[in-house]
Amino acid sequence: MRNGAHLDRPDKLEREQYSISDLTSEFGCTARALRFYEDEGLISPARVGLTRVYSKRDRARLAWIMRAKNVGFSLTEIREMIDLYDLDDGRVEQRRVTVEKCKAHIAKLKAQRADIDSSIKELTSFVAEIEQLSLG
Amino acid sequence: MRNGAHLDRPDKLEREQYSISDLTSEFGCTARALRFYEDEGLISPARVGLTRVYSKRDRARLAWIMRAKNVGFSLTEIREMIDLYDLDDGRVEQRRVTVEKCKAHIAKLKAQRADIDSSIKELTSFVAEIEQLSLG
DNA sequence: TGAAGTCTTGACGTTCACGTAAAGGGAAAG
DNA sequence: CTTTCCCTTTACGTGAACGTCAAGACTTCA
Repeated sequence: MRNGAHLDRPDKLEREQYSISDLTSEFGCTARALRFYEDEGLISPARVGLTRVYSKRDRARLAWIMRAKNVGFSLTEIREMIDLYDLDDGRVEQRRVTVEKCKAHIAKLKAQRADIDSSIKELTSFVAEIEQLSLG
Repeated sequence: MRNGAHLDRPDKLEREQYSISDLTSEFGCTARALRFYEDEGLISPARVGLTRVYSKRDRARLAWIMRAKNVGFSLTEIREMIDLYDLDDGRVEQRRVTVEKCKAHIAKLKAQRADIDSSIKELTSFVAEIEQLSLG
């Protein structure tokens, strides 16, 4: 049984709908995690009856979430960032705040990247050192 | 009272010893955290009586730990990496394993950096988008 | 019809990385 | 001497991010 339980696939050419297990296998996470993200307000897939049906947008958003997670953001921070993305009321002051928060996030990311770079350097030279020993 | 409770500073030119609060203020962490790291086997400072005395090496190791933490490693992973550093028994097979683990870590770090780069791009273009709106 | 498989909602359990008292010891200043 | 400050250990508490049953619903294949 390759397909989800009771979830139709209208067109097979371009996926528009995904079951929860589609996404768990795609993103290497558990269904529990996805339901948890939903509880936390990170995603809100449609429902057919009780069953969750994820759209393309949901899937894209999930990819975003996973990247942010992998980069070290907490779910709370991620939700804040998503809220920023979803802000659309056009208030100028709101936008200013949004931009500031984003720039702060960017600064944090750049600092992290610097840390990663020095860690890579350190590990690399350590490896080189060991390999030197093995040759001596 | 600028100095730690009962901790002498033999030479003021080049610090050789640090109190726990020296390091907490330097690294922006709590004493609780440092004691916790000690419980977990990440650092083992000397003692004068009961009081912890951190050497230059301890401090350098702590800097390493903090960077690794900031880069997303768990304390367990960090201890493993430290154990690798401390491996000095010269067994060739051991060294091979060490190198492999290090390379795996490096690969993980590089993947993370790639994620960070795309996150930065995404956030940057998002900011640009908003700022465009503000001008329009 | 019934077993197998996927889905659901609770609700309690777990791991990590500390936080937060509680209770005390030893030096140093008033 | 008392107070102040920094240090100590022991031990229980906490928030984040799920894990792990439990119990039930629907569906499809045999």
